[in-house]
Amino acid sequence: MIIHVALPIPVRKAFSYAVPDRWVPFIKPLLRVKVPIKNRDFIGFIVGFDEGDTAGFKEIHEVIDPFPLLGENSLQLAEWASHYYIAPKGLVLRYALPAGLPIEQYLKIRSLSEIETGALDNLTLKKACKKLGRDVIYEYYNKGLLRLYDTFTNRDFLPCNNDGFDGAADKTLFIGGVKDRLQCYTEIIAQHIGNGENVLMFVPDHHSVGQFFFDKLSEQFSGKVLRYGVSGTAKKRMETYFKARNEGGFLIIGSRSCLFLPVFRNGHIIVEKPEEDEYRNEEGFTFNAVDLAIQRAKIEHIPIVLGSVSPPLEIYKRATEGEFKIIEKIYPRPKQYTEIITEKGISALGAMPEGLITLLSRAIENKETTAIYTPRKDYSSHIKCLDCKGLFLCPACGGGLSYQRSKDLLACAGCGRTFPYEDRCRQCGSKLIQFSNVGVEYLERKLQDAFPGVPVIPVTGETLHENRDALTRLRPGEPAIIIGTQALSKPYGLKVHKLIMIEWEELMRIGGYRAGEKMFHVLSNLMDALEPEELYALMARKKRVNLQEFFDVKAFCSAELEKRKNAQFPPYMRIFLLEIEKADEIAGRRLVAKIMSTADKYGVAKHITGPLMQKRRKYRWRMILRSNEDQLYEFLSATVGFPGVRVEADPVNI
DNA sequence: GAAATAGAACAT
DNA sequence: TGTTCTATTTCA
Repeated sequence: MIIHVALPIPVRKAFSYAVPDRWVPFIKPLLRVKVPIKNRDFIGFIVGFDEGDTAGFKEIHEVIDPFPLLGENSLQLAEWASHYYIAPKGLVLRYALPAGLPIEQYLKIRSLSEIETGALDNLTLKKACKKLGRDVIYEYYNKGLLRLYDTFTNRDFLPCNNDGFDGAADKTLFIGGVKDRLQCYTEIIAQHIGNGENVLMFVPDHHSVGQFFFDKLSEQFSGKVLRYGVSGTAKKRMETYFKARNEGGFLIIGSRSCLFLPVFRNGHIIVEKPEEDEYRNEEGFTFNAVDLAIQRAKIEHIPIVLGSVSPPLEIYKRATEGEFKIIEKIYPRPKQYTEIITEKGISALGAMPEGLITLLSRAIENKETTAIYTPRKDYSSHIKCLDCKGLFLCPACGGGLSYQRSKDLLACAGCGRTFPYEDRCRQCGSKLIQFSNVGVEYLERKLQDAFPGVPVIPVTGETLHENRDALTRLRPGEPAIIIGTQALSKPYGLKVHKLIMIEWEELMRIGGYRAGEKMFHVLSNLMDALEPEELYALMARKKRVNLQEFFDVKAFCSAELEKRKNAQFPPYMRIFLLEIEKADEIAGRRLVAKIMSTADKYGVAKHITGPLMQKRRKYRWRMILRSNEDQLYEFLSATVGFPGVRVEADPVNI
């Protein structure tokens, strides 16, 4: 017997192997197998098989599981993702079932025969396989001499059977503040848990949004709320895995890592804040978990609700076209807002803007809590030598370096590398260094100096977790300044009096084609989480934007969609980024030529804008492809197999 | 994704 | 002509 195996490598074709007779009875689509490739072992998924001459093929080494752990629904979802994101199936399947999931440590053997398998009773599958060999144990299993059960639910471990559970598959977009969303979710959850069904809820992160909903919903549904994938013990993770797979009546809260989690009697999917970037995955293959959650609901014939105070434009468009039912509640808007226009941006050389200091002095006098938003987390992201006018650039990739004061490091935004900070210019040795494009770290220090005795708490993606306690200790009547990036919108229910937006309009410059949408999400989510009574925006005169335009979801989205339509950008068209990288310029040009001729062959040359050439340490070409047509998928599928070529579906930073 | 291999660069 | 480092190919 020959099987075709999808491996978790960036190669699109399946690899074929011969199956030794003892493993033949187990062969089923999607079963995990351990196979040799280049003298190493890989875990792959069976995607096909046929009879025929096995000569010339290597043999598989082992069957991993007694039966496929992913059901028909997961296969459909993986196939959809593989096509939609131009990703090899093996990479998608590995994401669906990570090799590190310690399933066999929590499966135990129940012996059904005194003689052959009596000694194995109550051993874990892992230990039993170690003792007698996997082939022996699985042969007993196939002969019906033993059964497997998990140690959390004590139920038999059987193939997934989520098919045939049909609910009303309606899709809802719920637009409203966090209190209304919580109520909406609570009603849904109560209804399904009462019927013995599960509900799968996606949150963008575990620590903040995830923790908030876990706490709130645990109050309502004590003991019925499970979390999956949260950093904690492997045992907890496996407990959720088996309970979700085998039992009903639970709410399962998780991040994008539970997209493929098998869920018994899955009754509803909830996605909280679908606009969050954390739903995007970059490891292995690029995808957006919101797209996959919607697709999963479709495949499983179950309803889905997306809840947000500022929905993604893509979803809003589909909703207004009738794909989603829209429920709109009153969402937080500022009772009063003030624009403070400054003549130039904040730089480390100049003083803090007078408007900001006046505002904060007043707030402290009144013993108020004030939140300050700024788009950057580091001390400064633009470092320049005042003598030779040279920028601090990454020696590895040539990207701009950012200074992190807390770690005294220079970090490259392009490649992620870090370097110890030296207080002099690398080129000319001068010590006259200018820091501009300042962020949280800088403002935190300046404000601590300006207002001694007043707590200044930084809130960024990195510091949010460690500063949670400091935030909960805040009391009304004691002045405090909270300063942060968009992570400020994570700790829901942190009531502040004033919200001050500093350089929020800078997102216009750094946000690519989604700049306006990004600004809308940031502002709306800050309003939702912090519920300020007063809103202030400090803007440089040259970059001033009209705040008012961002307060009305409907008006904002309609205007923004009109712009996107005219420019032929998403959501009216899909965008792919094709990146070609070679160390050698000649080889690179040859590859670009090959790709262009392939584009001609598939008739997609007209969809390419560019190619744009970018010359750094390596030679890199980037081209942008825009279309929704099938021939583009075929072209990309063919091209992505070339060495040195990378495709990113739906890139956000262009 | 990474081992194997072909190719370039360098030293003898 | 041998050795080492790097880029490219191929994996069943």
